[in-house]
Amino acid sequence: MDDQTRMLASMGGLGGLSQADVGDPDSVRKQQSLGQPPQDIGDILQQIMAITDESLDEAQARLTLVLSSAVLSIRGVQEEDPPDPQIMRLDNMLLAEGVSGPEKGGGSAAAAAAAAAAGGSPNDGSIEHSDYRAKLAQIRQIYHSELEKYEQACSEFTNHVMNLLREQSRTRPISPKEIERMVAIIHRKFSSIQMQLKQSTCEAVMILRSRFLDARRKRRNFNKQATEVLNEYFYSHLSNPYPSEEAKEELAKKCAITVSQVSNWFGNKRIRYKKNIGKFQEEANLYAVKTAVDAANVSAQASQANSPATPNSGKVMKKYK
DNA sequence: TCAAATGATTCAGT
DNA sequence: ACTGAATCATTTGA
Repeated sequence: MDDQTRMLASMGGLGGLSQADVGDPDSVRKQQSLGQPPQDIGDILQQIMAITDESLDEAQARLTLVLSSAVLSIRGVQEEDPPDPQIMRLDNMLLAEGVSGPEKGGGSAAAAAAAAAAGGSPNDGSIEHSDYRAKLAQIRQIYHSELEKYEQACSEFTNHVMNLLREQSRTRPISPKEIERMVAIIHRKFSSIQMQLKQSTCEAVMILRSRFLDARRKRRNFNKQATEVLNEYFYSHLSNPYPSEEAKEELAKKCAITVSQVSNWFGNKRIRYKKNIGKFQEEANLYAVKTAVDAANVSAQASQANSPATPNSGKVMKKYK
């Protein structure tokens, strides 16, 4: 789990979702909806987009200005070539999580419903699992719609620039190479925005996973019989409440829980008992009596095979030292 | 709705 | 590896 935190950090997140945001689908949307590309890119794009509303003359002048500054900023930041390891990592992860791949098995809601139905039994996990799937589908849907938006914006903008260049070519010669360069610049800009989207999506998925993987979130209390068994052992070994590995296994089997759950339980019990012995006194007495009764019954059964009746087996004995 | 109880995790010490 | 301590996140009961 901490691995995931580390991973998030290493992904060089952009601001990132806070822990409090986790699980809130709106927060995912907020983050992803073209959220915050780095200031310079955002500014440049905004300026460029604003050009649409201006007259052509003005536009020509400003376009040159804006694009030349864009070129400068790109020179500084993006020297490397397309096979960017960072974006490849993101792509791989999105693919692995089934976010960016082809949609499998009908609509997301249908998939979630199917998962829930297949799980049939009230076995824990199936509900959470379908919940997880539903949230993942939500992220996936947002991711795709955003991606589509970006692609559309990119091609629209490319067209726009091409038109402007064509206009400009009346007043000055423009080489095909220059056009090509402009297009390349635009595409690189948009793909860097896409990377932001991919990063945010990765973060959202990782956080979603960590949320559903955290066992603390699906805590269930042990049943009464299990806690009785554990308490019986604890209070009858109060002088040394450290069950051996074998004892733990035995207890785990009796309680239908895992050995590590037994260890957790004893860890918690010891510390909480020690912290406030007074509070547990009543419980201690209760279980001391209980074990005393059991012991009495056992010995009674053993030595009393001849005697017909065993009264008072359920009632609590008064005696406790 | 709130505090207490409770199971699980994290971290440091051994 | 195991434990104590602190803490988290959920359940439970008033």
